[in-house]
Amino acid sequence: MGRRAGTDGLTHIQVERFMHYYHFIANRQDRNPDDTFTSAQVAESAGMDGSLVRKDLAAINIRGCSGRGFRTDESLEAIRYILGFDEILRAVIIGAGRLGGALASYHSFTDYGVEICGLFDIAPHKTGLTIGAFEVRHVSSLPNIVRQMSASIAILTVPPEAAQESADNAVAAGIRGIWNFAGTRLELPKDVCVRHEHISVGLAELGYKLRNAT
Amino acid sequence: MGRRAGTDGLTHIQVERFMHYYHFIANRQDRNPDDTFTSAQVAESAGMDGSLVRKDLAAINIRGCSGRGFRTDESLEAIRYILGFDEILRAVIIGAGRLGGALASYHSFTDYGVEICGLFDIAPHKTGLTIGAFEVRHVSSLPNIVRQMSASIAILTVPPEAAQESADNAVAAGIRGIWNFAGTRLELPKDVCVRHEHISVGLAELGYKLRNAT
DNA sequence: TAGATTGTTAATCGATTAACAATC
DNA sequence: TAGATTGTTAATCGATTAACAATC
Repeated sequence: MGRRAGTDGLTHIQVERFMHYYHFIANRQDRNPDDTFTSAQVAESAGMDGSLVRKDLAAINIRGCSGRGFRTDESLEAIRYILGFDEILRAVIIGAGRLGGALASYHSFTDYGVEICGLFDIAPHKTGLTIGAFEVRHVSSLPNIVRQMSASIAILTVPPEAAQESADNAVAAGIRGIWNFAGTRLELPKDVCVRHEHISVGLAELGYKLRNAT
Repeated sequence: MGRRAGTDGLTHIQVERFMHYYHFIANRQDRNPDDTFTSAQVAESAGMDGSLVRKDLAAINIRGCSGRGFRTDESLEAIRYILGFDEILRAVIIGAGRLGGALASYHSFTDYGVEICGLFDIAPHKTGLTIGAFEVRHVSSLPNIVRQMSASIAILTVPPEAAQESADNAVAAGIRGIWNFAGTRLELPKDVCVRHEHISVGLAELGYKLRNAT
């Protein structure tokens, strides 16, 4: 799967910004159906300069209209395209605890091109339980399901001490990307994409702001 | 509560880096008890340059030892101090769904100076249920509890359509910081600290990396 | 001492903003 | 036309890295 037309690949920070634009524009359209928006409106919502918004949009071949702004539908579509949301990836969740269950029930993942196709746990007493739309399966069936469904992502919601082993098993089964909520560092082959979702970082940041607020 | 000695306030990005250092150093100490580490070791774990680590540590008055490195315990303590982890903030969770329950059961928050002191929901049938160590309370009792406990943080795990109202109520009750998991933008007074934890951003980033991997 | 690593400055790199002619 | 906003370059700003003398 190659790069999309119009860029040489986005940086981590650009992807974040495009997500912000996407949410802002989509939200705005819901409340106030208008077929255009301006770079200043988007910029203001993020406390940044309009020229950066224009530059980002230009980078993905969205051209605005002088005096008017940008077309809402066209821009949303272009962002979906550049981020690849219409190219579905399948994911399995490993760890059917509260967080795993919460993620399994989070229906918006499909909006971003990811479809959950299985929820796994190592505890035999959880096997067969229904959580959200899923029946919990034992991890021993992970390799089969990953292969059958061509799943490429594993979402790790296991306890920290089980994270490395779970990740290793997932990779052995053919998983190519890991979204790790276990809060531990993982040692994995370099060709496996890993995203550490370290929830405590968000907490620490909010706490810092709050403790140092005037 | 003023700034801590040794800095004029850390940027958002520096806080993230200090969290990384903290986790790396603490982890390293667990596995391999050694009373020093070098800037190169920390840097390698994050794919950055050692001089940045040294500069960050110098900024919070941690001085290393030429030829040896930095003292583990001293560094951890200094990071805890600068991030304010020993100055406890109390938090309430609003929304006792799966995610709220998962966060209520996440015991490590205290490591970062935040203590959960209540779990609330608007649904009468949830009132009285026990989730983790908490009994779910009805949101109508939120103002009282916030005052009694001097809670300053609200963790929002309500559905998107309830987020603004929940936030307004929390702020009216005296909450000064909001950790928002609802995925919606909130309109709040400027003196309220808000952190939007937009889970889909992480997913989009992992998806992007994966789709564009060689 | 020889080797390793710091502390720190200068150089580099990259990202953001300012500015404004072009254009709808 | 007058007003608004884009597209884009140049200027600025800030963050990261390179380099190396100082030091344990």
